[in-house]
Amino acid sequence: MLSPVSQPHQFSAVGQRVQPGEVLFLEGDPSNQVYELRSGIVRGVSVSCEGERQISAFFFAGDQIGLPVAREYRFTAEAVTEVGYVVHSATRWHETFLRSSREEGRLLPSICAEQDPIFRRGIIIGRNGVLVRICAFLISVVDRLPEEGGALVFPLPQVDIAAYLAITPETTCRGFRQLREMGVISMPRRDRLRLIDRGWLEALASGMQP
Amino acid sequence: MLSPVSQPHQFSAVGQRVQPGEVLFLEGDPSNQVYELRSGIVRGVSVSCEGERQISAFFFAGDQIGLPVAREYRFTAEAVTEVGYVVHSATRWHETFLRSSREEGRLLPSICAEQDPIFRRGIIIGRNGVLVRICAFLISVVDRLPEEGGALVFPLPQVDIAAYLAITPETTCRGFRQLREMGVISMPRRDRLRLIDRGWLEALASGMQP
DNA sequence: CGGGGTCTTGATTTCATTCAAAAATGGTGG
DNA sequence: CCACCATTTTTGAATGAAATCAAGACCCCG
Repeated sequence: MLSPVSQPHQFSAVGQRVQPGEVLFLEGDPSNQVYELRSGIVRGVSVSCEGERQISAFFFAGDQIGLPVAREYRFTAEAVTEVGYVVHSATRWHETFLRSSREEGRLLPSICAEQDPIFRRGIIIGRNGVLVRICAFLISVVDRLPEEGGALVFPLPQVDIAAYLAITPETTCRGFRQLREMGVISMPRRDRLRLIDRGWLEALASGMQP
Repeated sequence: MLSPVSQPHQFSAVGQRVQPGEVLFLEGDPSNQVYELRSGIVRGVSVSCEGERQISAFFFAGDQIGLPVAREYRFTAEAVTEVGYVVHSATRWHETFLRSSREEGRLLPSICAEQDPIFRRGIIIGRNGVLVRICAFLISVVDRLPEEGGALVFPLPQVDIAAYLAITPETTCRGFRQLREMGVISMPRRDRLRLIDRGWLEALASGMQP
């Protein structure tokens, strides 16, 4: 809260840093800046009318979020880990977008990139079965996690995973335990993940019975 | 089946018509046509690996679907009712998009329009409670349904509503019955819907206990 | 007047939530 | 290095809500 990043005035394309839990932008704010993530993980949070907190998507290094597809941001972006990013003014981003879009003859994949994880979540949580959801979620994120010492860096708290999968933290925990006991994954540390049998994980994500 | 001249007046683009259940485009096909709906209702269907069928969104007259945000369509579009539509080539649509996008200084709302119902579904089915989901779903569609004889035309089969809300058809049926018995809605016919107490419906969608 | 599809209903089972509490983890300052 | 704290994760037992299973009713259509 004392960090200098809360200053309202920022320069275009200047690197910024935020600590875990801090907000990049708020749902409903005018979308006049695009955030390009350099490092860390960001969660897209939507609060339903009754105040229930849902996570629409996780975003990783390389992703651009806050694209001006609507007048306002459609979700709140919060740092899960420490996050490095650069901001672009929406108008400047828009010019660049138009130029490359004209050359390619189709819309930039960047739009797709922000919408895709949201779309995918809808499919994942539409499937019944906790284990199926967790496995599908893992499959969708493991390729974006950096490796360190033979294991993936997996700094997502289970409460966030639960909010993403529309289940409770307790159920999330039990699901991970089951995967560990089956020998599909292992977690050398709280924030480390190792895929022991990726094929099995994918099979479980496809609905195979344990 | 019908005479080909039954609808003589079309726009410059070629008008088309499909019967209930027919496919406009398939998930995975190259997205080189944009479909602009003139009448009827279309469902966006995603089939998970095991063959489970999910409906990502319903689309209505005026919606444009199949936008070239990605190289391929991300869902299958099927007619729920009889549907009238016009097709635009993706390249031509793209030119028009670029022109108006440059004038407006931001991306066209049309992109938002296709993504929004998908985004909204993710929020709806992320909330627990069947009645909450059904009410939130009804609130999100009633404004797009035409009226006829004092009631809304509501031709969505319950099996489709169930596939959209990620619940079973039986549960869907029970939910509607409960709303009828509470006096929130009435259904004079199978495909007609009347909102008796919209405020109550919205309250239920917001999590109020029945 | 069938007949196939959609809808409806009840009984049972399954699974995730809830509630409650303990254990592990990470950070802090002495 | 250790004690202490707050936070996160873990575990168990009881509860509850929706899925499942199995019929039956209804409705449009030919």
